[in-house]
Amino acid sequence: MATGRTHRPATRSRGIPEATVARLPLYLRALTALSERSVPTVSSEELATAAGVNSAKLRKDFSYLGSYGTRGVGYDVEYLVYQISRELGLTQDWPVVIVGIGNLGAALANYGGFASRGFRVAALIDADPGMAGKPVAGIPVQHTDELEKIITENGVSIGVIATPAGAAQQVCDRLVAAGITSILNFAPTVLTVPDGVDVRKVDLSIELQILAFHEQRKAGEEVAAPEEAAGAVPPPPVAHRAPSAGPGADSGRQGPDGDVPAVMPA
Amino acid sequence: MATGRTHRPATRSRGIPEATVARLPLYLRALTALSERSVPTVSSEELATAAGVNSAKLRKDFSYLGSYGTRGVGYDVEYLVYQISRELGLTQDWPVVIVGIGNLGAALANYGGFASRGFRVAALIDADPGMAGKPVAGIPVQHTDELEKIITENGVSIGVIATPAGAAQQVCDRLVAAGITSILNFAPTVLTVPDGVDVRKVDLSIELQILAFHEQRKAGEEVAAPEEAAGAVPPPPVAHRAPSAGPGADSGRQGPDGDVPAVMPA
DNA sequence: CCATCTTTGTGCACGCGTTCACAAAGACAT
DNA sequence: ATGTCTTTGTGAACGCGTGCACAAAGATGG
Repeated sequence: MATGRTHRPATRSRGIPEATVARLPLYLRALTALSERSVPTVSSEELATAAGVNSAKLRKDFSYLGSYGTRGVGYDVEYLVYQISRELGLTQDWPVVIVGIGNLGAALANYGGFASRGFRVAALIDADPGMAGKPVAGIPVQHTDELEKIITENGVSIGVIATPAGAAQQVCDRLVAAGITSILNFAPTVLTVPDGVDVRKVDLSIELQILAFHEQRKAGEEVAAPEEAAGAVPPPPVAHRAPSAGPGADSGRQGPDGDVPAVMPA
Repeated sequence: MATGRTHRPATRSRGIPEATVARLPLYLRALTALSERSVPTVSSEELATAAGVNSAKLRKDFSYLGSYGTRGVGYDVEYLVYQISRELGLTQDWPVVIVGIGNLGAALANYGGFASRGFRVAALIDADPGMAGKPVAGIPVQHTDELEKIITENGVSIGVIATPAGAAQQVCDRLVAAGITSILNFAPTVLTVPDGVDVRKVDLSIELQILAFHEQRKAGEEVAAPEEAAGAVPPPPVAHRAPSAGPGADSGRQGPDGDVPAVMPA
């Protein structure tokens, strides 16, 4: 439902594939490291290894940016750092606000990777009045009431949500209404946003579950897992069996609303 | 170089596509929420909306698990929760160790999403002797020297790395040597691991850079960005110009080793 | 028991992303 | 200047993932 702006493929921006965009930061990091070691040029092979990808993929990725690189030699490190930075929009300043200053929010505020690129933490926002004024990572926390004002006055377009799942959508709505068009969501919830707003999600729980899946598969290869063992909850899909399980039955001792966010904001 | 075990496609496990596996946790969360509201059944349409995906995709995903679901009715919530949990391997206990107890490590230790599924924090490990014994999230931090012992004694197979980038690979090697086969890496580095070990990466900086790219694109649509403005570093790719930039030249004021990790472990 | 209606399960086509493999480009030596 | 050697840039093939569209399955009502 609802594609990007004027019914464009949404993905695929200026011809640069989304998958490529996602790898550019990886190349940039590797290149920055080389730059600091004053390495003048790199071959696609070397750089690919450093970035952990295939050299053919790397060359194709770079081909979308243009023909930088010299055949028989490789790529000029400094030049490439500049080109990728420009393509990613890192040559300009990006003020960012972090909403939800709990353990995670504080960790993010202290994150060194912010300032290293063009990102600048413009403000820390929390719903707890008790947090107001208290400095975290050298920046005083401000109350949620100030949210709209902070965003408009600082021209912030990127917001980071590190609140509990329950508050995420509400915060998201306010951010969007205030003018935010890019959101990095750490709360374990599916955010609904209008067209034109980008949302990227980071979910620890999901990552762990994916790992568990593969882990189980590895273990199962030898044991051939007891397919239909004496499971505790193997009720066949008999239709309409309404009062099957009251809350707290065998569905395990799980949190009240799915997951607790990465941290409690209070 | 080097595919999965006995030269298997590595991805594609038991016929369940990797993309599907990545979505199962999403479905599980939505289903858990429904379960807590004692909703007996859901249609693919409803569940898809709750999970933020397409209904056709959801049905196809479930088809890989088997034919649960009743035509004309939908899916039995409890039954599906059980099936997905089992498929993901969440019906068993997964002890996890977190290495690097800085801001981020502490935030992860406090993360409620751990315990809610089958994940249990077996130990917190840090290289700082001063941290030893100090409780974080109710669990005493142990020194890195104990790493191998902790892992083998608790039968831990999943490790979380929240150390600085510089220490990540070293920690990774020790974890793998000790028997860990799944790693969730928060350090901004490319980890090299032997076959059979899964690594998933969470990188805040990369996510922000991707957002910045799209953000810039949105802004550029109206201004038609000054392609070749009076940039500061537009050196054409003249080959071999070795001493182009000494450390700290115009490569910007960036961290010593690319990115600082999400947190300092000391 | 039959008709109708809802919703699943999936065959099929399409598009993106990955990889191979090689021709073109340029550096470098003679 | 010419030949050789290295490395890029890319055309083409392939495979995975997505979404459409519909037949089959089963519930529900008469």
